[in-house]
Amino acid sequence: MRKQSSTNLENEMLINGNCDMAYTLDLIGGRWKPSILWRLAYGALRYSDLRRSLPAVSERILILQLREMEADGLISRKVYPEVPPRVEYQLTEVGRSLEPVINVLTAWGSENRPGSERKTPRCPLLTII
Amino acid sequence: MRKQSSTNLENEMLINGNCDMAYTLDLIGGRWKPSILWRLAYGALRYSDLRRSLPAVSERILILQLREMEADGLISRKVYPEVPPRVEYQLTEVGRSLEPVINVLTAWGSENRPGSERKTPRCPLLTII
DNA sequence: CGCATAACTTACATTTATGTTAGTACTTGA
DNA sequence: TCAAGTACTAACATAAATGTAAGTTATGCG
Repeated sequence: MRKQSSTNLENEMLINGNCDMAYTLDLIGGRWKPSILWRLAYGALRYSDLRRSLPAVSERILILQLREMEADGLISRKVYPEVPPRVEYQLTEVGRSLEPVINVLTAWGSENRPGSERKTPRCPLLTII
Repeated sequence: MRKQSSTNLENEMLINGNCDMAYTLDLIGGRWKPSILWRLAYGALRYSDLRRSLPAVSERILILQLREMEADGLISRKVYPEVPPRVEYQLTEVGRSLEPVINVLTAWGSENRPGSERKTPRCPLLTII
């Protein structure tokens, strides 16, 4: 289940419904969403590849994050009626329009994150695949 | 208390310790942090003014968010040894360097948030003070 | 004295996010 | 027949974020 009514929910709706910055943060702020965005930036990936590239995330959580991003219009899910099943995820036009957002967040992190290499800012976990 | 050890914490450290984008999101991603950043962008504010400008946040949560931002180096806390006490919060140099980040997040939200006015993107809750 | 203000803190309670484990349906290949 | 691959779902469990209500310390004011 999800939530129905609470101060917590009311505050979230108040903020996300009025603040552009908070709204954007809400869409990309999940634990694994940056990693997913970085991976899909290079093109479509099927579920099994995405999962293999993220050994630390459990299947349930990965699916949850993908579903949320799909509901928010950032990615699309394409099912191929084959056997074995094939499902490909890719960025939508809206998802691709996040590129400058990702770049600025990454640039700031590169300048300020303790231990950042400061060069070729990226999401190094990517090297896993 | 805080957390000591868990898969959750390990994943958080793994990601924030390696992904510049995730690190940045972690610093500004709290529920009330965008609102606080918007307010302090106009200059220093004392605690009571900050609180009055955010009627929906409880004192405990406001303090928590301020403490985290202070620990992360985004804001500074200046105590004036007066009676009644006076404590002023303001952006640090690092906090001010978030301006382009805020602008890009706001611009994207302005373009994509349902119901966004699309003009003069900002955090309208500001009008409360 | 009693109340008000400032900037909190404490103890407690709830909601939400994240994680674990096992199981599903279908088919191909050994 | 038995394991393996695919893309999940369900039931359960824990961790973290957020919220509520009251209390604290110190002083000035009427």
